[in-house]
Amino acid sequence: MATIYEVSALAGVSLSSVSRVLNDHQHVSEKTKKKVMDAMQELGFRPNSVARSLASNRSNCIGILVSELHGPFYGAMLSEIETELRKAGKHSIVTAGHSNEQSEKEGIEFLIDRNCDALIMLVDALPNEYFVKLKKNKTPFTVLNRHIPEIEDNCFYLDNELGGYLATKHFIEHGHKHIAYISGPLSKQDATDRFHGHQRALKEANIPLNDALVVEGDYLIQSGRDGMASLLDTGINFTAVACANDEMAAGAMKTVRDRGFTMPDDYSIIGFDNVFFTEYLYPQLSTINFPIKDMAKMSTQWILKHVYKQKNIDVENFFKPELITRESISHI
Amino acid sequence: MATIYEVSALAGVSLSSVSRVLNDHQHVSEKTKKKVMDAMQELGFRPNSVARSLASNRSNCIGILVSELHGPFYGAMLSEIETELRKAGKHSIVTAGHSNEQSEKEGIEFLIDRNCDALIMLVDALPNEYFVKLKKNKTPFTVLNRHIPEIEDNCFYLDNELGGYLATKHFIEHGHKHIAYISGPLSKQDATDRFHGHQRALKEANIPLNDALVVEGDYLIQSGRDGMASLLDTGINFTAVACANDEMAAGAMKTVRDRGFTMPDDYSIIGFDNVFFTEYLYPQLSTINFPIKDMAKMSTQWILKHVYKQKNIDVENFFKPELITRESISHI
DNA sequence: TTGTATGCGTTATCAG
DNA sequence: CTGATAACGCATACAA
Repeated sequence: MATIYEVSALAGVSLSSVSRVLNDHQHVSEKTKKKVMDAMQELGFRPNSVARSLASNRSNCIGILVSELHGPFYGAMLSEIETELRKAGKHSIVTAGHSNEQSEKEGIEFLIDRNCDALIMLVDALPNEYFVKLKKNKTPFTVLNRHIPEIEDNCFYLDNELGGYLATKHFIEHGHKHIAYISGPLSKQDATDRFHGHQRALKEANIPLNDALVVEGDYLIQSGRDGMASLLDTGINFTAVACANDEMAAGAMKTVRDRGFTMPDDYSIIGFDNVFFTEYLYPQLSTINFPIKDMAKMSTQWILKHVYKQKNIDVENFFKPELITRESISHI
Repeated sequence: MATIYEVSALAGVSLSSVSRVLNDHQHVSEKTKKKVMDAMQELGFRPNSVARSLASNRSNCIGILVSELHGPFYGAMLSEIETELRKAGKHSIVTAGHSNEQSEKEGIEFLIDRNCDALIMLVDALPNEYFVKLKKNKTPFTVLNRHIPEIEDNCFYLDNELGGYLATKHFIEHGHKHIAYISGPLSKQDATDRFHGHQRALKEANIPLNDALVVEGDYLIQSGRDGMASLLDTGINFTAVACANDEMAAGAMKTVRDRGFTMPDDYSIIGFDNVFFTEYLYPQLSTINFPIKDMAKMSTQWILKHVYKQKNIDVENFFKPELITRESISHI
């Protein structure tokens, strides 16, 4: 591995000059620039990024923390961020938080220790205050899918309440009056927001909320299956079920079919997130679009703007969900 | 940010002593150890991983290169690797190759430049020779889903041919004689291997291969839809279609249904990979299990063993696919 | 067991 | 525009 020493020797210039062309500073004569470039070429010189990082305190790496590395939702997000970052010549170092406070904390500290220039996080367990404090540190960051009032500008979030509202309102517009709800884990803000939206739509239509028709899931498919099963077992009449995410909707569809019912005739179903597999389902799942890609992209733009001082970047923190109508909902 | 200088000052010992406890070397008296620990505690000392990396030439980071960060297959792999690595106190820095030679190469070089202790790669475009050469470098690596004879020990691969064989053999055992095939991109080794397996099963049953009943896809869902459509449009009679992966199978199922046919009565379908959403489909998709998690885990074990010298680790390079029977195949 | 001195490969600060 | 020289924070032979 050639170093800048050898380059400088071969080029017959000083270390500093080599360093200058490496970081294409202005104020370097074309002549020495060429000499240096040639020498680098000849030696197959590759700058040592670790040494660079130590000396300059910049790594050109962005740390990314997500709950899990698998799953359609996180996958789309990761992919989008990596693509955007790479376009800008930056790189991603990613780690998983597993929705566990300790683990999330370790992940964040690791990324910071790693000298990341900035962080992009999607975090479940850590409380808001953690981030408020974190902002006092020197590493800039953004937070996805979470609204933390004190540091609003760093947050990129969806109007989950509106999403929940749109979903059941759609049912109501199709004549449904008896609407069940399979919620996400109510310890999470997005789950409660979505549920509140559901309630608002109901209220607006003067339909009382029937507690027996709401079950709490955990966003995973099995809880959708179980939730639907217990809903059916109540014996209470209902014609539609709104699910707080697509995974649980897929699970619910499964038990509907297992019980010998058809969709959307016997039961109408709607999901939330609009992950890729909603189109693979049968019937294709109507759902609420979560523009995670746009949000992921925007959060990297924020970093390009604030950390790397790129110009002409407008950032938007607040996103709106949209109804996606497909085949899983019937008129009544 | 406190440094070991300040720690050593406060503890009243030398730099080296601090360094020693940091790397828990033997030969450090309990007394000085305690002094140092206390000092670290008091100063909230956090070792600078970049400086460490520069001085020791070790980063405790493993570079991971996959084709895409999204998608069920890569997601499962990434997740497994990250989990295993983290258990061992190592960290992942991941990047995407986008199945493009230039991009893959850049990714690999980036990871190496980043001083990764080792690499785990799933690469499509780069030729075998690249890896043979790469082995001459100092950064150890493993390659997933690829058999490169010259460097077999670094490879973790599936018997794709057997998988393809099992799939159509299963059809044949169910009485199917007219079997279509939607292959992956035949420029990729795994796709041709799977296709060869298909041919072997046919041959073994004395069923001639009908070229008109094989179409080439690209492993994405749309090509499954299109492939099935063109298969149907041939007007040739067939009762089963083997797909080279689950995505394409999902696509094929879509057009079967769009054309008003039912599964598995009119058409039987089998996939390949056994990604998570195969169970969400209707009918649930029979498929070939690709033990990607086991393989991902094994490849990190290899690294733990060879790079970090952990003991008692047995590695296995060669994996067998298995038939997963669900609901998408009928008797005839 | 502990301390000293030097190196790791760059960047950055100043002079010139 | 160019060149010394001092950081950057830690690891590590070597000596004590």
